[in-house]
Amino acid sequence: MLSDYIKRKRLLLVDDEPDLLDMVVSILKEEGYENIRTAQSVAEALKTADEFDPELAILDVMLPDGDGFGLMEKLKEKGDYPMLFLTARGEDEDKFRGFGLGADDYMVKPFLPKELLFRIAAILRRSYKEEDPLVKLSGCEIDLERAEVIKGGEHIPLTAKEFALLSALYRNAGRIVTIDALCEAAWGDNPYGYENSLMAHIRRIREKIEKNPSKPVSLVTVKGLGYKLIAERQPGIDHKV
Amino acid sequence: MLSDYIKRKRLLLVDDEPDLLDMVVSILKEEGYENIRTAQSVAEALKTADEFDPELAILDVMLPDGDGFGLMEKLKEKGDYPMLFLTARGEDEDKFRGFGLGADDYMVKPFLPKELLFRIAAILRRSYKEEDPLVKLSGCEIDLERAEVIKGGEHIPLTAKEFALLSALYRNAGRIVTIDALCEAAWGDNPYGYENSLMAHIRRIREKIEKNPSKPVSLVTVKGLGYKLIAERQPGIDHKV
DNA sequence: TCCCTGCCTTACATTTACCTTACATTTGCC
DNA sequence: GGCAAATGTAAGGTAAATGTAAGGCAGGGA
Repeated sequence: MLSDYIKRKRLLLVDDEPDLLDMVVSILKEEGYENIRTAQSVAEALKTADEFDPELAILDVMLPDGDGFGLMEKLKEKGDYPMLFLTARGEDEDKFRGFGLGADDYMVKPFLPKELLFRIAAILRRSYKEEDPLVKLSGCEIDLERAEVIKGGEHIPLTAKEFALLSALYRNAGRIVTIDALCEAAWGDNPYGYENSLMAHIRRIREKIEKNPSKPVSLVTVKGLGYKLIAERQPGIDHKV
Repeated sequence: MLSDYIKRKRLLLVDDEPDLLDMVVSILKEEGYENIRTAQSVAEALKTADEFDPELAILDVMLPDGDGFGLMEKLKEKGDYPMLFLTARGEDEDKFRGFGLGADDYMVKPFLPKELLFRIAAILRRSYKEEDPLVKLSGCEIDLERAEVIKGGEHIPLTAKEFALLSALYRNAGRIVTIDALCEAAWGDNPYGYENSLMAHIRRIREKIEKNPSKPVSLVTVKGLGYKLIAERQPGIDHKV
């Protein structure tokens, strides 16, 4: 339910109670977050932040060697990422102080795990938009948003038909796409009689994406069946056209 | 304390109680927000959103002709901007339903005005990073605030349509913007039959921003797909339109 | 061996999408 | 209303994208 790129975000969790730390970490892990670091003091948090370069910080207000507000200000000097306060004190003044300093959210203990997860997801979603997907092939990358392939730092534009065909192949990366399906993708209704033209386009695409277009490794032909795009890391195969 | 660009954001407020509407509006106005529209039903909200193009929506869950959740889904179809729920019901299930659908925050009535203001500010701050009003292109700069381009120290004003088109291109800087999308941006509803006119505008824009309008380098055409604005450094804009 | 099938490759013809320009019309302001 | 600026329209021109065709090549079967 959570996108991959969200789950990969680096989260820093700062609290002085080991029990709470454990609990929150397990909640987050359960949800699928993969990159979590913890700290139990201002000093430790600053040190960890330096090497970890977090993308979201969850801070307690009460810390043995200072408070969360001061910590937030120090963290903000080093990087601009969202901060969420998670604290036992529920006094409004504290809340406002946190927000006034630029906090992105504020939760009062005790809290419902689910609400914490939702709020974290909301902040991350809003702060880090999905970057446009770069399809990695052997030896080059394809940027479908920009309709270009990047080979050795060089940006080579795709034409309309090339774009349509590559999109169709990408949507079914790893699987065979029949000639018929490709003609359909490029010529829509009345996709007949273009088989030869399709071949010419395949050749042109290969000239852009392959190292040796005559010995294709990314856009391979499956004799008698169709073509197949071999992506380095499999994209979301489970969604249809 | 609130930056200008935050105060100029367009806020849509939907609630069926006129009293609460008035109260929240006065709180927001007091804080300095300049662009507020209200609606008292789902139908009215949809209509207002169409013409107002909000940048943040504050929604009540209970509405006379539907609920806030359904409304949010409909609004999300038209634009990707943050949504905040503001509701009398405090049941956790409601809260989770809102968050699950992609809400950015959730507040339960009665609430402290100050907290609402802080939460709104936090969302806006995070969603709309301060934009550099000066867009640098190869050979010139565009000032969208003033709707003019600066080329060689000379300030050349943009016309309304040129501005609309350049804005749309800028919001998607680097990416392809289709002819359809551009017509939509410039002519809104009924964006059909203006393809030729669009071309004329593109030419005029090129005359203002390009060194050699016939060999464009900033506003390039991608045959069969659309146009693309090449900005020197990617703008810090992470919201689509 | 020869032919057949299916695909590749290349050069070339055609077409389409876009450019360019001049001009007509509309809009908005005085 | 009248003017200037902005916007829309039309038509001829052009290059890039696409389509076509013809010759090749490799493998398989008779």
